Amino acid sequence: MDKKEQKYLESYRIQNYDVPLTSVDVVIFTIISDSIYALVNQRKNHPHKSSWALPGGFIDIKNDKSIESTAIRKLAEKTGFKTPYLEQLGATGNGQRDPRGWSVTITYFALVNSDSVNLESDCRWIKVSTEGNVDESLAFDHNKLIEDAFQRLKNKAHYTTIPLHVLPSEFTLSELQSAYEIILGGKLNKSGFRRRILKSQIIEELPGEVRQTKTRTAQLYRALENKDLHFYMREIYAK
Amino acid sequence: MDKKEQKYLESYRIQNYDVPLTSVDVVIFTIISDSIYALVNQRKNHPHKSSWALPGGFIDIKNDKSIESTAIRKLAEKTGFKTPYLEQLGATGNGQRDPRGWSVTITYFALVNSDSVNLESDCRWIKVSTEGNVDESLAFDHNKLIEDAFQRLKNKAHYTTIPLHVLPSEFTLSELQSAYEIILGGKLNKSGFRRRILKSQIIEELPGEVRQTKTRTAQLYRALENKDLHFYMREIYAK
DNA sequence: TAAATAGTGTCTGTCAGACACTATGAC
DNA sequence: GTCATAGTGTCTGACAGACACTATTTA
Repeated sequence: MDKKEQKYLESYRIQNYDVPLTSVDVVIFTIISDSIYALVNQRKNHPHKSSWALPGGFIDIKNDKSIESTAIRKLAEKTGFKTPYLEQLGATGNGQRDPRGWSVTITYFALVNSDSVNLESDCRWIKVSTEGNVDESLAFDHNKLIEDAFQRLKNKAHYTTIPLHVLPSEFTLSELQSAYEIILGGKLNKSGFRRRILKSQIIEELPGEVRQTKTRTAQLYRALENKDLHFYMREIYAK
Repeated sequence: MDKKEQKYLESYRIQNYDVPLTSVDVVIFTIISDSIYALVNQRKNHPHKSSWALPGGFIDIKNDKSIESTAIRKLAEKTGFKTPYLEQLGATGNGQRDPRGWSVTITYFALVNSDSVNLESDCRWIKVSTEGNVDESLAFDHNKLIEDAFQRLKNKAHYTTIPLHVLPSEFTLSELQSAYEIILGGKLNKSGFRRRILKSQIIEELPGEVRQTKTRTAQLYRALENKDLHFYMREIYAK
């Protein structure tokens, strides 16, 4: 690095520029009794104080290593758990979305199993329709962020094993099929579904372990470790 | 809005906070004589002055309506053309990528037809390998950004009509097949390819218009207007 | 026994991949 | 005529979708 660049860097002060606000928001989805839910957090500070909003906030440039660290930190701070599945959705930015000024937010979406969550008192789950809408008006443009995140989830359910991430560690094939059906918003064919999932080699049978359902017993499975999302050559279609 | 919130907003000054740098970069791909190229721009300012980098820069919060406006403006400023295809790739942010400090960049990728571009003098095309690598070291983490953008392009070529966007407005099916093959990095089967493209109804024959090639004439087609990317149920595989 | 859910077998349609073929124009 | 490229016809295999069937457990 030459001397001029050194000098430039020493005299550089971001405070001398008009910059946008930059924040990170996380859309956390789960399934509770056959419906999709997203986690919202009641705001403690202005603006939109006491409104419900997605967990999120500003990047802590002293302590966060990367944007993903910010997302993971926000998740831990506001909900107390580490997420098993986290994916960046993208960035939204304009002069209108935040009353404090031009604002950019980088949105992540996460999938969790609802049983393994201890909800903090300032958080709750809100129901998400099969089109990605929620029944109340959230702070900022967070209704839109949830909708976009849900559309991504739904799209991916057509050709990946992403719905696995809302299940507990042990599950039956019927439970997995139900997770797909809830996300996709329609019924799937049973034998075709099983064929597809088993062929993908992304889950394994737990030998001898079965779950008692209302009628007969069902074989338990678990997700194979070291296997990430599985992508299929062909999409699956609901209904 | 209540009075307290009003007061908070009036006294809010982003300069009182430690915030990251936020910029927008654009990866512009084209095909020139059977290879993929990306556009790079020689930096006029510190840091990395005179190094080659992606076209991009800071958001102008006075004039840019949204992040996408910034991307479109950067494209126009530095390359003089409006892009026909522009898609957001995502955001990258950490404390290392920019010597001025913690920095976030939102990357877009664009596809253009090389014949319709008049290259500005401080820009050039650099060749991109079938794995997304370029033969030289660019400013910041721009080598990585190009690689990620190229992987996205390649993935999408498996199940969409995205390669259409590197062709001129009139083209033959052989030219379209060649664009797919260059992006995918392998040969495709001719009759299968034609069946798939024609069935998708995303292009139309230009009646009576043919192009003279080295040997015989070939039918010309054009992309249908009002049709966006077409997504297939099944992927196409190269080689 | 009936009811309900777990799990299987098999046929069909769609479509990519392979490959052989015909058509046309330059030389 | 040959060569090269444009363009077609047809078989095959993979796999989703439909649907009928069997198996197991509770009440």
